[in-house]
Amino acid sequence: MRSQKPVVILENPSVEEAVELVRKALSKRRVLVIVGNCWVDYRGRASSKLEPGERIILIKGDGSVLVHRPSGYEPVNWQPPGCLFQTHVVDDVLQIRAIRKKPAESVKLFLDRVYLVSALSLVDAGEFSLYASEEDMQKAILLEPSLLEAGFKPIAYEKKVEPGFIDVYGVDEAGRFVVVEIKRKTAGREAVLQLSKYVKAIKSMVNREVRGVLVAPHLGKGVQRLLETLGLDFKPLDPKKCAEILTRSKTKKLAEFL
Amino acid sequence: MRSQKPVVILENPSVEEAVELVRKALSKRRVLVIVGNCWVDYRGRASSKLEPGERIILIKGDGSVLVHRPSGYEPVNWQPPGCLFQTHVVDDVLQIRAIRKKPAESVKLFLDRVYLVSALSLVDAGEFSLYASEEDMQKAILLEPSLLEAGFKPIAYEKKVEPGFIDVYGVDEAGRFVVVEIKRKTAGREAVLQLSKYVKAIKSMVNREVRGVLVAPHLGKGVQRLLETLGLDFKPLDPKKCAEILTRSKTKKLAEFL
DNA sequence: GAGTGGATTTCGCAT
DNA sequence: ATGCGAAGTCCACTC
Repeated sequence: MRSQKPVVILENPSVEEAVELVRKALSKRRVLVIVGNCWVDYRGRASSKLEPGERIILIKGDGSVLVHRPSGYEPVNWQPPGCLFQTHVVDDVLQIRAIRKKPAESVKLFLDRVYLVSALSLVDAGEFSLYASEEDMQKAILLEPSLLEAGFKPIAYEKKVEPGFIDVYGVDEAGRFVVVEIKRKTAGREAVLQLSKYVKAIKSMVNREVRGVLVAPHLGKGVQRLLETLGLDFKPLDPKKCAEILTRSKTKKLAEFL
Repeated sequence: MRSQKPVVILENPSVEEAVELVRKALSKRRVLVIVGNCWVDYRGRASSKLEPGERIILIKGDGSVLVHRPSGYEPVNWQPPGCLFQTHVVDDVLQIRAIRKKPAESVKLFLDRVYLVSALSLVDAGEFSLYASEEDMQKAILLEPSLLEAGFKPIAYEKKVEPGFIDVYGVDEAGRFVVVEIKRKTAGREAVLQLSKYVKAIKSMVNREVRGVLVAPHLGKGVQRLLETLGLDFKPLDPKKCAEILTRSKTKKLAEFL
């Protein structure tokens, strides 16, 4: 027996019944699932109009809104967290306005038929962990510098230079400075140009030889050529392998590596 | 009276009842809404683990999956369209695997308590129109070149040069070449450097004066200074105004402008 | 199929 | 607050 019923469900409610539950759920910051025939107007950073159709609407307790069509990964209309809501019933049409300031934008939902309204009281404290991000690759190289090459010694990470931040910065076996640019997936022309800029920036500061090493699982087409032209190196590295290395280590935060 | 019931709803079903509806819905390519206590494992381009908690799961007819926590705009786990599904019940736990090839990845959902399962037969043919995109600004300038400046004559759009594609390329009143870089929101340092590259690339090709004009609603902090340093111009332009101009025109495709 | 760039990107982190 | 870059980004478009 639960002390608090986690879900309230209305099946094929009238618009009046629907709006009552919607209002109650919004005031109590419940999660709302609404299925029905709706159309949507959005005004804000851009503008959009969605003609009538049957969709799924999610309104969360933090004031975020998602309008999902029956297919497609992305919501067709939405509002990020922090919205204020207004509900009306006009001519048997349920209207829900989700308003956001900063940036000023509003999504207006209109429903003339509601198939399902559900107000949910959900508890979710489960931790979410993601592995094999670019940050994991960065950590792995700092933890195990030989992943880059034998004799590499990291000096800094996220080192600020004029064009931006250098992922990893260090010295190689021969005492040359090394600028490392990390990509978690196939590295393209852009990554090489970025690395090239960092190397130039360092060269203009120090009076020593400076190398650039691009770290990525693979190279895009023609990128090898570009690297050679610019005198930069490539070190293939699988982000998953980096994640494995980190699971064997207890170090968690980037700041603990240097 | 409807010939086909658009929604089937199970409230607090047993895991067995839930899996039955889930299987039927998946085979019929219905949209599924599932609310319950779940945990999630993802393996693919990266890996992730989500500890138990109460969430909303959406599975669409096109084989896309969304796992939404009670707050936040983004799904905590997901799968883009095109998944294949496997369902099992093991030790009173409902398991749903969504598998994608290319890239090879899978999301495993585990539910031990189900509060709501709903299978939806939704029809949505409503058109979606978005106004005031960067492409709209591009079109508006091609349609009405005086938006940029009096006497401007476009020659090309999406012109390929070494560093990338020039949004709009043309000649000004004085016969100088003009490279136009368009941003639909506040333009930052990045936009200026991009424009600068394009101008350099054109200068290296032609033996004539080349100007660079940044088009955006506003400039970011310090960007004005950077523009002046590099000898580039700025033309403020509101994307909404561009959208209005386009609504008065019947031309739709970019290719029809030149 | 790979490459490129935009997005109502969102999100997190640093200044 | 603003700025900057990453993302399991997704998506559309070109080659």
